[in-house]
Amino acid sequence: MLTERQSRILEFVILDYVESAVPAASQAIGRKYQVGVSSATIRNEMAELEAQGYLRQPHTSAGRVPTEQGYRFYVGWLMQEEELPWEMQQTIRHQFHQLGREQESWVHLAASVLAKSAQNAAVVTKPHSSACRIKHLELVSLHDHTALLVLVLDQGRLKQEVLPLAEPCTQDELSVVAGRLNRMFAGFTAKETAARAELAQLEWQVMDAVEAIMRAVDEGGFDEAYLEGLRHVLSQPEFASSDRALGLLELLDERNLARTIPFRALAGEGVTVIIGADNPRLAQAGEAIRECSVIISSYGASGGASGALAVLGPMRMRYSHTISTVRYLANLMGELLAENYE
Amino acid sequence: MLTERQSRILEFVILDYVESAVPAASQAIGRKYQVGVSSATIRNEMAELEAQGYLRQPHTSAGRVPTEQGYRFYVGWLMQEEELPWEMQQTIRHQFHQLGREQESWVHLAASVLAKSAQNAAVVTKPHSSACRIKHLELVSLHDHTALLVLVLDQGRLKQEVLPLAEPCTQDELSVVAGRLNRMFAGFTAKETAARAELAQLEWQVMDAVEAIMRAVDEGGFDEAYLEGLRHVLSQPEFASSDRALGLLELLDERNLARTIPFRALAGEGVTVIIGADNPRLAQAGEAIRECSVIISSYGASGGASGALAVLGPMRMRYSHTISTVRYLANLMGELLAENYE
DNA sequence: ATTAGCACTCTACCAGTGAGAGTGCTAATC
DNA sequence: GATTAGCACTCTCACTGGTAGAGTGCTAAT
Repeated sequence: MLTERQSRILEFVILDYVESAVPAASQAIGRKYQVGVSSATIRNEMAELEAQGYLRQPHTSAGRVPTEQGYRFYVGWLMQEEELPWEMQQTIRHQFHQLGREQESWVHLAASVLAKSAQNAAVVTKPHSSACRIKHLELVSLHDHTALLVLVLDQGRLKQEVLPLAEPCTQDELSVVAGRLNRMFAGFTAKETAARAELAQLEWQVMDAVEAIMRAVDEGGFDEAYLEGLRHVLSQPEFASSDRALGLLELLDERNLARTIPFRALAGEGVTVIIGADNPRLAQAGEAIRECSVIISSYGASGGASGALAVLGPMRMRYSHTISTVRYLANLMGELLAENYE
Repeated sequence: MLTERQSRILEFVILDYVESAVPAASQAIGRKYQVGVSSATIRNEMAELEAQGYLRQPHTSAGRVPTEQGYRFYVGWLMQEEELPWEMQQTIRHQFHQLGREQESWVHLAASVLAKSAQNAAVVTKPHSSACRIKHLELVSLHDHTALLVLVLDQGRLKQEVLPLAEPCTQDELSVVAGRLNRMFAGFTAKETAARAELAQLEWQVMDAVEAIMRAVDEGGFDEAYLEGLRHVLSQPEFASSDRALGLLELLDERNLARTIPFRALAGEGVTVIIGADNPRLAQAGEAIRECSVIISSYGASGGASGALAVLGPMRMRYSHTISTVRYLANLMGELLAENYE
């Protein structure tokens, strides 16, 4: 129900407020942007936008601030996504290629780049496939009665566990066992390892451990999320008062991360924007999330391994820039995953 | 130069201030603790303690607050270390034993326990040995032209890297190469891998990667630190103003952790207490660290792998409790390391 | 429909004030 | 000589007006 001019003014208010963190005044908008009408007219339109719920006034004689609804309209209809500048793209890509090929370091780099570019908190999860498969397993003798089980899963994930052995074993014996199990179980999912015809006791024990690890990977997955750039969010004026800041910290403390950022709710492709109380986890979460937005995207093959990238910041954020950064990084991570781990 | 009574009063002031975060008044001390003299006498003693630099007044008509020197005297001479209560010890030990045997999860658990018990920020590094040795290596075929190198080091550390191959290789071929290299290089340090008589091109390439990884491990080490419990510190009244809080966040943002907490400066055994500007990194660090103390201890064998545990909080902290918790956890982690990875 | 002009409202900031907390000092007491 | 009661003094904190400035809403003119 917004006229062309109202839409433009709404956009200007948002641009101005995002930049300055100060309620946008009619005069200021008139001066700063080419609206083509006087401040009085802008005032009238603002009053109308307020009546319709897109703007609100912090107090009677203050400028206007966008509401959640206002931001949503902006993101959905007004904003045009800018592409990340070419040089920036190259810089980022270069950083990734310079890095080792450990997934862990990718995840850290992604979080770091994202936090810096978006000037907000970034959360990145490790890649995670719904039903992981055994690529290879290895047994390394530690002493007589203990062995280290090393499990290579598809998508290059690596898990280890120390196994106490009922009987002493040499490295050679362990290698034989590992070889046998590799031939029998390579490519199997956790479920499929249940078919254990004619296994020796030791082999059975190893496969028990393998199955437990794989199940943990299948279920856990998103819990291993990496957070960076908290300080950017906390330096925003929205969190100047320390109780707000504490609320946010509570939300993002390691334990609650996965609960705050709804990784699992991701609907397939593309970037999802969650503005304020939209957040499906709101019921459980504290108040702090109400004033925040989350930009989130999965990365990686939908069939194979996939992870998630997210940016969390105050509702007053540079949506256009942030969304394009998230999109670019998600694509890049997907590419890297595909290149390196098929 | 302190009389018996002055020492006692200093201790009472510290106990009171640590608990209440409010400057300790002479009357309050007299009421709360059994000093045996009137508030006027306490006042006189306090004035003397202030003259000697153990206490200071925030302003003329306020109670007294301990100075750095005061805390140091307390920690060095007055405080008696309490042992962690038996049930607490058992609870912690139980949590560790219930856990898988991944080092990573130990480190996380240790940080979590430490942060909770000390009600401050906890930092724990992964175990790290000065010159790591190859325990075992494995090559897993990913596609024709790429292989995953899995490297098991002593102390159960695990590293991986993707290798692009010049020529296509099957899993069987890779296994042969891995077997040969294992026989040749098991137990070697990074330096010792330099002796590569008669290696095929592929083998040479693998060992290049191995050497690079090991050197990175040898040098890096302490950089992989895990932080938890920031919210406890930031909820202390010392950091109620948001610029202070930001200063602290800056210090502890992933990148600066190792610079803020002087892991490397650890002098062998035991728990080290760094109070305020004592911190050797102070020159580089911001102001925030000036008002903080760090309790730090290494864990693990001094010859073999060792890591570090630290608690960071405002100078006003429960030293006795914190020190005993750090000491207990350091011992426990050492035991676990020894038990599982000899 | 737009806009100039103006009265009105609300905040942010400042100075001033009084209560309360806690000290330092002095003189009396043990 | 050490201790203590008593009191004047100082400083903070919370509250109160009072003012300047920003920004609006409304009305009347264009």
